[in-house]
Amino acid sequence: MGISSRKEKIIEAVVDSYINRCEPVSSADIQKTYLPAVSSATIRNELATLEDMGYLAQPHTSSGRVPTAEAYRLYVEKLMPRRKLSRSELKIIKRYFNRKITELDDILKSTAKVISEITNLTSVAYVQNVEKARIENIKIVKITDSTALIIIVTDHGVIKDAAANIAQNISEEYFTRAGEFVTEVFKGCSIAQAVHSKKIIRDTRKEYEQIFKTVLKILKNHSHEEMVSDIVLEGSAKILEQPEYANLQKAKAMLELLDAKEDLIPVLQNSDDMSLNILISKDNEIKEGMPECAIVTANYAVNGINIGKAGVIGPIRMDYPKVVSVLDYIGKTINLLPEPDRNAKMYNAESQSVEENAGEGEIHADETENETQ
Amino acid sequence: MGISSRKEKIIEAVVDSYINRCEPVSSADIQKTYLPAVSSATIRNELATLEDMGYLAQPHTSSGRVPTAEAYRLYVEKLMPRRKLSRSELKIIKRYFNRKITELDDILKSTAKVISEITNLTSVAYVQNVEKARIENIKIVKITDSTALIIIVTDHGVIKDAAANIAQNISEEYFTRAGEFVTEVFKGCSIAQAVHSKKIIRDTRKEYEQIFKTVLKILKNHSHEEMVSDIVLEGSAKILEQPEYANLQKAKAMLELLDAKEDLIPVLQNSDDMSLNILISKDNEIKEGMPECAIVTANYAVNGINIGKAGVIGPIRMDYPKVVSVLDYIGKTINLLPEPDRNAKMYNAESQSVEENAGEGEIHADETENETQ
DNA sequence: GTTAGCAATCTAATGTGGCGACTGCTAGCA
DNA sequence: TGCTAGCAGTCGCCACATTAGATTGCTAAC
Repeated sequence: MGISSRKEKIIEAVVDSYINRCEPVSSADIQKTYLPAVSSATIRNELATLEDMGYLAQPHTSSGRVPTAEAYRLYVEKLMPRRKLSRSELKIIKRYFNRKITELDDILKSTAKVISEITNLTSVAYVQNVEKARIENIKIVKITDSTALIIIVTDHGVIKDAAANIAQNISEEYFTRAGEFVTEVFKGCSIAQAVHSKKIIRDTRKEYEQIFKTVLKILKNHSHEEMVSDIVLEGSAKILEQPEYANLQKAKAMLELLDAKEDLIPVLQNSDDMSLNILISKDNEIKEGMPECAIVTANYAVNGINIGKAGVIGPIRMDYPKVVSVLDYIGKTINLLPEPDRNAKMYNAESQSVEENAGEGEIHADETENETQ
Repeated sequence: MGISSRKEKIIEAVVDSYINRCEPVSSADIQKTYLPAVSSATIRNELATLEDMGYLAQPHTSSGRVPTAEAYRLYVEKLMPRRKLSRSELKIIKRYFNRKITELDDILKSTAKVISEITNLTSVAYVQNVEKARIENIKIVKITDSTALIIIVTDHGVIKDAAANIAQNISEEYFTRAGEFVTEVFKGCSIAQAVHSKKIIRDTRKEYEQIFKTVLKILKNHSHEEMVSDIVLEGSAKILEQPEYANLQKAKAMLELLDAKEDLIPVLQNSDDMSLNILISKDNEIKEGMPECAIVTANYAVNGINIGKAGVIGPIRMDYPKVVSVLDYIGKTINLLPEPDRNAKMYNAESQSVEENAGEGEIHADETENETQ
């Protein structure tokens, strides 16, 4: 059944009003603000029809209408106005991204923070899985008498590394050769392939078997959703500002969802690869025990290379036009950032040329740390 | 003014009862459960005195007494009974720590999780700052044409590393020599010292100046509280289970505190170096805007080496005997764990001997990853 | 110093009435 | 056929009063 233009206008009016005021919308409200040309009685008739059609609901007989999830879906797909960011909002975004950002990790956090600040919602950001990265080079370096570092370089510019205890008295050359050997074995494989290929070591190379297994183990651990720590939430407390979570029960359900942030990863990954993704979910629809909520995410890229997703999570009644415009604008901002040293993600390292005769340019370097026994 | 033994018993009774039921305690309650030998009228007299002394308070005239922070302090210092863990609690702890734990990071998370699960409170765990670690060795490895990895080994077994972009056409030997040079400069310094020493490069070594600066920058970033990511919270949602945060205002204040978890680090660090630390704080006492709460932490060590702190954060009315016994037991458990590869903290790497002719023993290795351009 | 008894105090729960906000319906109009 | 004005009916919400129950402080006696 088609929806007349006036019905659409009314749905838009109900959603818009409800988003802003979080109160059931009456026919008089709609007439006053959105449709002065027709009478409230006419609107009442339309409202009754739209309720039958499943777009609206009534908390009780003598109250106004509230939108159903269906209405929100129609709204975001078709009716929603495109909104420009205000000066102050642009200012906030600039404040976050104008300072020197050189680490992916930093982008992740800044993005989450700024989204949360502007939208006043809980935000989520995470770094894309790198299973598909192809291995280019593996180096093994002896760093103490009893420890070696394994460095795996991939075409995503990804380095995976692990320190492993070693027996004493192994020469540096042994590790150099071992590195060349495993490089030879894995070169060109994606991480996923490497893990599943069940490569076998020829007898002649048995001496590297332990190293080989160790490297494989590293890759395996990385090919999973091991990367829990790479999802960042900001502003969990803001959930409580939303009237729908004034009820402690619901607030708790929501906070528990946020607490188990790892569990959000599959949900986020499920979303299409479109630049923008809006998920509106009723109770338990996505996952058992998952409260009614909406998740809006966008894919982010730097210089065209996809680095991850970021967005907001909140009540279904959220200011979609604002959220979408914020995510959109931030996406563009990020894409124009100077490309961060992608080592940064793990090493927290910063791009920096180390040249033999470099000028007085700034030197930035960050790092992760690592304790070894 | 001394406190009679009966007064102490009454304080203990009030705190104990209030901890369990979160309701003002009446004289009759105390008589029934804790002091059947004396009448409620006598207890009422004592209660009035204790209120004058500042240990108890009355929400309103016709209600029972609640403990003040002072009463809690006396309770935890002197009155509190030592509690044994129940079977099921021990079981939970064992479940968490019996599986193969080899990463510091993993310990951190497991500890936080198990504490939160047993105490039903929000837990916090973080890894100790390593400013005092002494530098032993610095290695620089060229890993791609345009990237080098800087590895800093300290006596804490700490390795700090950073990837830095480099100019093309620099030989591997150059980096080896540069590594030897900076090792020579920094060897034996603590990280804090290295950062503040303002070492100067002699003209003859000018060629390493950029590398030198980069290393210094790495150390500097590490000497601060840069290590935000190393604090872990578990069970934030559990805050809402506590009746004192049934009030949305208070719940929000608390959640905002947890949201800004970096700000908790100084608070945790301020605590003494005693194995157990109980901090009971009234509104704004520690920090502006910080809600009334209690923080109980314990220092954790593996094989006698301090690795960090963990504990709970919650309302002042918390089950201290239980919390203390849990923290205590977990401390012992952790100390007996097979020593994890301390690289693990950053590399997520696992202890593993890589021997030329190793047996069929398990091989475990974990890693962090690192993207490079 | 302790206790029984009792009035006083205050909260929390329950009930009541009225107000106001909407709707749905009906009847009339273009 | 579609729109509108008018109005009765429904329901939530708020303020207020009332009641029941819990607990204390005080007094007087032991």
